[in-house]
Amino acid sequence: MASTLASPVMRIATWNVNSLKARLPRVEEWLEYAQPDVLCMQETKLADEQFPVMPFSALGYEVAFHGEGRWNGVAIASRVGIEDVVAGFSPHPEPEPVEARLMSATCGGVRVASLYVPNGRSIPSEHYDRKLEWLARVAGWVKEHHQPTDALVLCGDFNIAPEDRDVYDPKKFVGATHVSPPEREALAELCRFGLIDGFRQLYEDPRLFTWWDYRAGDFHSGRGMRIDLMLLTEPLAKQITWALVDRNMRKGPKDRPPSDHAPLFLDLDL
DNA sequence: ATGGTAGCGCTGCTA
Repeated sequence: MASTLASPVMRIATWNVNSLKARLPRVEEWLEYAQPDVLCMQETKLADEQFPVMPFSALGYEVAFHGEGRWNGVAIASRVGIEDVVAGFSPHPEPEPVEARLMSATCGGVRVASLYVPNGRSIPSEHYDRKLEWLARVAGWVKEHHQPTDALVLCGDFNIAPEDRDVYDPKKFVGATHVSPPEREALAELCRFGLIDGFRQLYEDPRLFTWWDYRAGDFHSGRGMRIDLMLLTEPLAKQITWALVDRNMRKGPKDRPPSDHAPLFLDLDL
């Protein structure tokens, strides 16, 4: 309803909240001061009937959510409308159960997807194989339903560090997931379609991380990875005016604990 | 080399 009076800038954000139930106070706090128009969330860890619609509504956001309960779960909150919501890869039933890792909707004229790529755990493993299969399915889904000239943005926790400058110490990741050539090739496939890493387009520096392990004081020691990405088609990427990882959200007291991911947002001058 | 923490939910799994 705000769309007719909206400023020409659209602020789109992505945040792996690591349980929306546990993180709701921080998400509300962040919406109030960061004022994103669209927020894609991952790892909500909520069944659909548990989703806290009211707190978002009170802040002026409509929500669409796709959860399964204990694990995974993605959602989109928007104050510029949310239409044509699709949970998963297709509006049609899947032949077998599929984890809740993808949903898409049109918000203020932009097709927005919220993705939570499987972690992969280790190499080799069945989990890693499933990660690569899921990424291949994403590429197929992008090509089947979209054109490079569309206004499309994929937001989410990709669980891939695109380059060595996106991890704190490449030597520590030899043979590990998140940096392997097949995973990075899956990202490259999306880029060949015409998607652009919006944050990296603005900032060239290494160590611009979005995730830090909870353990061993990794955040305060600067041991992180840049694995939360926003991939935009060229017409949108050309409109980016600035972008930020809000590391303040990675800090917090025990009674209002942080996610292990910080929110990432960018502004589009549409 | 290992373990370190957090969330869910109650035992161990996932990250």
